Amino acid sequence: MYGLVDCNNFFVSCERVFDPRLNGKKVVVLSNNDGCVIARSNEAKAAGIPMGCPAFKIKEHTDPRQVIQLSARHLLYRDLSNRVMSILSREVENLQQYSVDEAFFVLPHEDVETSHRMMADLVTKIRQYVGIPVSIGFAPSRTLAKVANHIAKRDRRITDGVYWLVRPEAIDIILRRTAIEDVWGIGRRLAASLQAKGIRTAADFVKMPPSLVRSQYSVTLERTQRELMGHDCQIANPVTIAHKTIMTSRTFGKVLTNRDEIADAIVSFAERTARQLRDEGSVAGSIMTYVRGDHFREDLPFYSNSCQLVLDTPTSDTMTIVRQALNAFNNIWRDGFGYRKAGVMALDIVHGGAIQLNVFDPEDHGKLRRLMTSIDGINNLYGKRSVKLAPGLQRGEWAPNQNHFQTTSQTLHFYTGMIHPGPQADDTGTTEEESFGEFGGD
DNA sequence: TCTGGGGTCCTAGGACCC
DNA sequence: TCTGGGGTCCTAGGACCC
Repeated sequence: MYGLVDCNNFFVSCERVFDPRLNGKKVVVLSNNDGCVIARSNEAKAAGIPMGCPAFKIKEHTDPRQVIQLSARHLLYRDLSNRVMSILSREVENLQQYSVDEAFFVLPHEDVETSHRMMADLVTKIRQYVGIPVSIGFAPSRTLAKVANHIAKRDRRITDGVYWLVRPEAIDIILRRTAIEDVWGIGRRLAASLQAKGIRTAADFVKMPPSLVRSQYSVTLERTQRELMGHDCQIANPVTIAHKTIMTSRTFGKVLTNRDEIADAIVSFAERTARQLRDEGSVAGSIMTYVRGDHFREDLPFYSNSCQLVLDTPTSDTMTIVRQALNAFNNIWRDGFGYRKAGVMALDIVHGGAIQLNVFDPEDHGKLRRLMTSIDGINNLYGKRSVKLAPGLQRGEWAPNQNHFQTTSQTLHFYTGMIHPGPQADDTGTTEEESFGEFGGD
């Protein structure tokens, strides 16, 4: 039996923890460039604002003057996420965090009635201690736990935030009421294709012959089908042991044409990627840099390219990774185009190493490792990028736009003991260390 | 005017081998 | 003249997730 805990409207709930005036209002949190909606309050959902809606299109759905739009503060969200997860990990077994706002676990108690009481208490506890509302769904498979969680959230007044989807008859009824496009693992394309075959609900889908599902679609979709039948297929294994790729990328606040400005961004992305590698105790075997123009500008010639370069020795050393990212950038840079986005990705990641020793120059490498450790230490103490390698601009031309910070500085100040909020603290153009979205979730 | 940032898995098809 | 069949590995791209 799987449990799935999911924070309700997570990013909006986080903002409300620090500014109760947001309660009862139409609130949305915007993506990194203040581009589109990545979280909505129930009021905003009810007003018809869809997930992923570009900010400038909000007016097509409701009066934008009534909608409070907030720039994302991912560092804050992650801190609250850690608190929720920490409470959970003390109360349940095998907690497996799946994303910033949700986690699977194994049912702690065989007896449903006892378990239900425990879980309802847990929901209350998290609400009291952290201020975040959560819902919990139970079912024999993860895909069904997703369905159960959705019901727990939707009918919160009846369910107390906890819903059990266990009895076969109950599962049957619920699947008949679940639209095919709402099933976890079935996105827009698959939903459209299945609907064209007359499959409208999860119950219709379950009736398809599995062999047909596999031959016409894929083993992935067949697993989703079996999960809906109540068989645990470990789909989308949520145990993220370690990353296979690590990427840092940003859409620039404006179209750039100057090579140096973009190189400045590449350096920042490479630094951040290297730092994340070291935090995970991993090294990368190759580095990829990509650049691209602006999809939405039909008046400009579009150019997009990427280059992946193998490192002599897998490493997490910032200087090596920056150099290689710039080499790759030099290979793909073309004059005369406008650039809107770039990124640096670490691939062929190997775990369990610190900075790998270079066999040809062991002494130098010891120094390098100490240098990296020192830089990380200073940055931990005094704030991100207090010390950095490149003479990059304090806040580059490429920095994304974030113009919707509305919470009072007092509430932020109160919080600075634990986190590092506010747009001024970070010249990489964002206020978060990592960026998690919640498209399609929530 | 304004459209995010990160990930994972699977498949088809090409290159290459005997 | 005759030009198979089976296997592996790699990559690009598609689809999905939050």
